[in-house]
Amino acid sequence: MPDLLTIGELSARSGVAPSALRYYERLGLIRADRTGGNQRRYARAELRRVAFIRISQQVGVSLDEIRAALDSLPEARTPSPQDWARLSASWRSRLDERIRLLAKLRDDLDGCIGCGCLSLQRCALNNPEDTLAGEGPGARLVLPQPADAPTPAGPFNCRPTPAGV
Amino acid sequence: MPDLLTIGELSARSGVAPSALRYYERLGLIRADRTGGNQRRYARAELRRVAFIRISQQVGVSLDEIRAALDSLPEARTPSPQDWARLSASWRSRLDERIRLLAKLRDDLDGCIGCGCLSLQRCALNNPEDTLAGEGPGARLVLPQPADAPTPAGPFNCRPTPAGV
DNA sequence: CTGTGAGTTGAAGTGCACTTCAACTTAAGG
DNA sequence: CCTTAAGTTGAAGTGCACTTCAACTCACAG
Repeated sequence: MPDLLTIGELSARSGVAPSALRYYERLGLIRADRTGGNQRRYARAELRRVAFIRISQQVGVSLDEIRAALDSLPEARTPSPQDWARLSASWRSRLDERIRLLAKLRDDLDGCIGCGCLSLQRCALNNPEDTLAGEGPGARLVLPQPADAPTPAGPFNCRPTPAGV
Repeated sequence: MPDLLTIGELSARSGVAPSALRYYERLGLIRADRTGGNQRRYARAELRRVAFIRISQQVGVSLDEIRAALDSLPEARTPSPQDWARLSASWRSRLDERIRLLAKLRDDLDGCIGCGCLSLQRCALNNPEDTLAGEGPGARLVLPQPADAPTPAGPFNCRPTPAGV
């Protein structure tokens, strides 16, 4: 009746490699029962957790934060629709922000492509609020902008640099 | 008269750490002249290259691809505004696609939050075209979906899983 | 009962984009 | 000339999200 899934089945149904599932388990993102012979058996509810993990990654959330979010689920009972809705909603503003910054970048790029300043200079870069914080899903590779960096004096400016450089 | 920049100056004006600038040079993204004492001296035009690199990263392009793009600049002359505009424009569709997928993800999330299916299942994940390809700027961490993966039979479906799981 | 495909483990490797380090040299002001 | 901040190098380290590997065990159809 519990209808447990093997790691291969969970992998097939979720599209996540078995090695990744084991990795998620090590990090405490999902859990599995074991057979007498020590093989993993997943409750169907884990499928939902895996789905949530992958969605969250698309939103740009790190596994560590996802773990924290999942930890906030009730332990006693199987999470309800509302529980999942709450978690999903918690990413909403991040997603909005990410979209907003990308849209701004696109507009800046468009503006710059047309103008004499050539693009890139003050338009998209000279704008401190414009740092796409917490962008990348994985390594925090995208312009981490340490925040303690004193916003470089005059990073770039539009003046076409007399020599036309 | 060429008014060359030291690595510290370029770093300050671009907001990019000296170590990163050296790294970019190793990868062939930027170049520097040397003083008699072997110190780097950057032409002002390099500022523009660095700006382009950072913008491109925000768009989600890898350094390797950025290098390829920069390689397409004319070697003979200092790149013109049009040259830069062409490069910038080449990221445009990527940016559009990224924004489109994130917006779709947001809508799916919203839809799911309201509906009984709980979120996440068929809505956002069960959609093969929806993989945010080439998302992350750094490591290709985000659902690389090997393309040879046969789109898992029925990865997730909305049926609330009778038990209410 | 046996063969085979699927599963187990810990340790090490991968890829990207950097950063850190030690040991040393250069550039520039006083 | 001397000091000192800033620069140089190659090698190694970091963080994330995994993957790969070898050596072994388990589950189950025939």
